[in-house]
Amino acid sequence: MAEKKFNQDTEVKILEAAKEVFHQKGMDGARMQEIANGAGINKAMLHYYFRSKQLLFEAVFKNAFSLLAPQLNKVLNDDSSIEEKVKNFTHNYISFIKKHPYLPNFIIQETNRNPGFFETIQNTHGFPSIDKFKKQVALEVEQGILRQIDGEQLFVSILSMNIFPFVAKPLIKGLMKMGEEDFEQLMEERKVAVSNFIIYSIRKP
Amino acid sequence: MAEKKFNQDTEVKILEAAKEVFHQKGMDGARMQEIANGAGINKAMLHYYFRSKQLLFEAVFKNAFSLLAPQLNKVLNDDSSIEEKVKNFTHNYISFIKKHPYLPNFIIQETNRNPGFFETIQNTHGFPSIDKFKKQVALEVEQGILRQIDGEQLFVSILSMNIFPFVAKPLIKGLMKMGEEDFEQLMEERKVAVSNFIIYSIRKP
DNA sequence: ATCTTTGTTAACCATATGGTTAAACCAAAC
DNA sequence: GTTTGGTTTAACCATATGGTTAACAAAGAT
Repeated sequence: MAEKKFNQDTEVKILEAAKEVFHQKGMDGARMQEIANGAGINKAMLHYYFRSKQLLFEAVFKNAFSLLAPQLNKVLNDDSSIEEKVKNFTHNYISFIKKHPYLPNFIIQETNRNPGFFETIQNTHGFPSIDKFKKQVALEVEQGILRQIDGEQLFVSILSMNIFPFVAKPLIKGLMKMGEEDFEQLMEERKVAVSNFIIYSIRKP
Repeated sequence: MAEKKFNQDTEVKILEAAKEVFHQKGMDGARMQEIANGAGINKAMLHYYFRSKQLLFEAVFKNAFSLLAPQLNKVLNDDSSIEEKVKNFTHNYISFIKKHPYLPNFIIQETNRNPGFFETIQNTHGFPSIDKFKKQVALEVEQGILRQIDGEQLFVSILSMNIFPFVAKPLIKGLMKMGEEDFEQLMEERKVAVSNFIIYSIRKP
């Protein structure tokens, strides 16, 4: 027989091209032909390697989520204090977004389009869990470090403040009559603004 | 000639059906046939009334934005204090979402898909402007009511905290292992949680 | 009554799209 | 160098989809 099963190189090229297209256009907007062109191969190859659009999409989605999950785990399952976590997450998130600008939007759009599929992923190893974070918040409240606050609400707020501006980028640019540079600067300033905003709110005076 | 131009009733039925489909599936996922079925009419009628899918979509989008705009203007161009605005917006937003659950997601998804189209809307009458809000924040900072804070960042934060949880609903439900009722309760509690969260953060001690 | 304009439908059209097939290609095994 | 089996391609297929057309229905104008 000849060499290995599946040309690793081709598979990677497909996944990269598929990522570009799926992230930017979503499942519905993506075209198999465009992915094939992006990978510089024949359309039939996509089916040879991934069977169907749905399966290729799922591979890309799982890939994307496996990039996002560690970011979330940084806030959830880390041993630093809540305040440090907030600072860390907020300061690091922009760098992450710069590498994967369409990722959060993609995840959100597709979990909305097909919540059922996302549920099947929730049993995967490495799927973030909020349990530890909740306990930690409760403890720091008890210790008088934090104001009386609910861990779940805090977590939702942290995600909101950090992720939303990127997800709603065109809307925000429009509302604020901003160009690309203005927006990027606003996000840059946001690193410290959000961190302070949250800490001022939760830290016991 | 016969009665008026365009049967008002049919046009409304089309717009309502189109709203349902476009809001839930977006431009790419929407099917003209499904809209026609939803309106209980022939597919050709859609083209008779709106010429093309694109124009029907634009009608639905403009309609949606004209519902969202007053919500934003409530925060931006109202004479109450910043603190009151925060309370008001945060308390009212859930009721708004309950009436139009897919609306924010739709706006965000479509402004991302086609930022150019959204730009053409920005000259419409009633398009929200942030100018007054910025001045008001600066004034209240000067008066010592608010902590040193930037109006633009505050506005983005208010939007984020209120809108994001609904946009990322399946993601949040997944991360927190919540069912529908749990989520709804979390959002209900959020009315006061977010309001407090923001006010604690910005109010000068 | 009949003409004219608007509203509505069924049938149709061209194209796009996800997917399949059969043959060609090519490197390693023999 | 011939066989062998994974890899790749061009051509093809069935269906879905946005859009069009021609005919017809309904109602007001004359």
